[in-house]
Amino acid sequence: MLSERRLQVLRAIVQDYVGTEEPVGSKALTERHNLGVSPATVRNDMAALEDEGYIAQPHTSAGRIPTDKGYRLFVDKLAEVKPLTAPERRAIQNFLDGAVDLDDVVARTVRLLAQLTRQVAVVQYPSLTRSTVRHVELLSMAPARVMLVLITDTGRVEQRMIDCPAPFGETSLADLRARLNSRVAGRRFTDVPQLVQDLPEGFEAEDRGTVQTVLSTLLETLVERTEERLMIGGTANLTRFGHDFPLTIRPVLEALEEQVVLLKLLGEAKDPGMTVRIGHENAHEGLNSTSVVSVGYGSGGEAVAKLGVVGPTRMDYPGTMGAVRAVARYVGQILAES
Amino acid sequence: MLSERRLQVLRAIVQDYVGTEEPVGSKALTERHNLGVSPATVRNDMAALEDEGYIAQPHTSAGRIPTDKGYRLFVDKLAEVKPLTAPERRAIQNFLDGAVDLDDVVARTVRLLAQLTRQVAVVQYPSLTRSTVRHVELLSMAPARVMLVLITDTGRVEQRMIDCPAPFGETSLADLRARLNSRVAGRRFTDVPQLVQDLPEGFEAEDRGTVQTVLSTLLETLVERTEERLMIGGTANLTRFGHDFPLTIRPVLEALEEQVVLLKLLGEAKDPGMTVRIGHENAHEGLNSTSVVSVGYGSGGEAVAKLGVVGPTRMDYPGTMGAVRAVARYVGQILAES
DNA sequence: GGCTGGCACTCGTATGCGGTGAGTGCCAGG
DNA sequence: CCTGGCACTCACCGCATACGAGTGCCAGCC
Repeated sequence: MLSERRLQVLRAIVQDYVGTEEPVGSKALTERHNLGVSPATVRNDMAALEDEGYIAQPHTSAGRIPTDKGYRLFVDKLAEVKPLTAPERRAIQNFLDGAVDLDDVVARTVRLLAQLTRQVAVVQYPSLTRSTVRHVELLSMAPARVMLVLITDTGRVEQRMIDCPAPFGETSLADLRARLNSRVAGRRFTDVPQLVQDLPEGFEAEDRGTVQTVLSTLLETLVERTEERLMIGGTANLTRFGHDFPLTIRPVLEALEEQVVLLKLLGEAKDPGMTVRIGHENAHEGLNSTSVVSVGYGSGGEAVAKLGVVGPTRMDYPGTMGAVRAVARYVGQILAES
Repeated sequence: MLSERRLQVLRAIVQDYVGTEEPVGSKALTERHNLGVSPATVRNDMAALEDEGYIAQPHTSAGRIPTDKGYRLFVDKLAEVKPLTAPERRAIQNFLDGAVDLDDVVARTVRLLAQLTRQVAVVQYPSLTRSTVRHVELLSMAPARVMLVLITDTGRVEQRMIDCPAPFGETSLADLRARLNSRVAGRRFTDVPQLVQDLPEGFEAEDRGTVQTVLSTLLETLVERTEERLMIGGTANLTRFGHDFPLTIRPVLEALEEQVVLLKLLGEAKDPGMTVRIGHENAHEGLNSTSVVSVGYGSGGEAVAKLGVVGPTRMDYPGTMGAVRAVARYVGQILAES
């Protein structure tokens, strides 16, 4: 077990390194933080911290930098989430209040997060699986062609074109629309399959094929589109990484382009609260030198999607976590209102 | 006027420089292209080309690289758009055919373009202004709350929530829906304002306010959403720029984040065919060392939106132009089918 | 007049070499 | 257990040198 002072030394190292981006030495530490001991003592502490794997030296005669393990300890034990200032909170609220629809909410959230944290922001669209159906609309586009429009309680809209096996009259369509909505409106997506199972039985034989087609398309849409969309922004902030980094930035950009990777990344974070994944804790190789701070957000009590930021492991964890948490909270409010 | 051989020298310089990313000297030129003359002669030609501003030397004792003006001449006079190979065409078709809806079409197009050109791809969503209305749907969400859903001929869907001044019955809603659609379905967006102008007159006095509100929201949607969306991809390709300049990449990333900038960029290209903007021809400062190749695409004869790629001025113009043109053509086909 | 070979010149890059200093580990003493 | 002192390491900086690709120019040739 590390003594209290050694933990303080670790905290100081993390803070200084995050600030200066340069390895921090024992002398500088004692000067900038009043630890009440001499550099020599700090050196001993540092040697101990290095033995335990919390810090490392890039070169023999350089200062120390925190390792992933060091950041982990810092985040778990030493850091307190830094709440935003009042003006910041107001700015967030004002900015998000201006959104006109779901796309806009997500887009604004991304910009906001990227600006607040000066890092790459990732915002997942509210998931379909956990949403409820607000309305299903069927539109006749041609005699044997129907457009299915699905509207969720979070304001998301999905549409799908359907080729019917047989022509389908306007009255039948209206009938189907009415019956469908009376069954599924307000229900959770996961319940829909059960609810519509016996629907074709109420129709004429000639229409039954089409009804079946429409239903299966609806179910497909519910399931397939579970594959969730997301939006990212602030990639320009990657250039702040370090002066060395054309090599570091590339795999990160590549990873960010793969929505699948990002979705998995957000999905892995099971913690109901905020999750911080540091460096090699991220499964994806390209993100081994980055940390991901993510948190769920949602209109009600339950989280419907996640958002977060991706930045260098050497990031301002307290500030970032504060910003992420605050933004998630406000986005939840906005969604609840609409 | 430049002699034929000098033009050939310029062409050779562009080709070599694009290939090697290094300034090209007179000796190397004569070795790799059989110009039929000696290095000394080429040197004279190069001096002339430099006087005219087509090429420049980064340092006194280095080879030459093309200037923006040089690339311009190359693109206008010396390059032929390189058609794609048959397998490439098949791959495009197959990949795009798999798309399930408009979002998917755009997403796949971006990926495709980025992969084919190994550069940053930008695809604009089919514009609202030039589209026609396929259907307007009105859904009652609450007694005095209506959702407006607008579907375009390109499959794009826009929705908008409306708070009505007074409760609005289902029958009135159905009535409005029917009258609205009979007037605007199949018409161009630009014509809609005229077409609905006198619509409120046919309604009861108590409903007229609501009808008016719905109509003005519709018109707003038509106008405001003219502000068009777009999707970008392949930003990781920016890292191929050169090993030298992480400084160049930053402003480009920043510019790419600003949708407004990109939209203006695509919008400026008035040429009905393909447009190439080279280096400083781009108004935006951050893109002064990049070239933009863009072209319109559309389902019918008319272009409904644009797509293109952004890359270093030192790009493979014939190949890029070929890829952009081919992709635009196929996307147009896909849109026409759906 | 235009092309060619030769030649001197420029200048950016690579290489080698001390000097400097931040930072360390260790040790003896308080 | 902390502290001051001390020798040691090694990345970084500046500088001086060598190298060589590439140029411009000129005299000669077709």
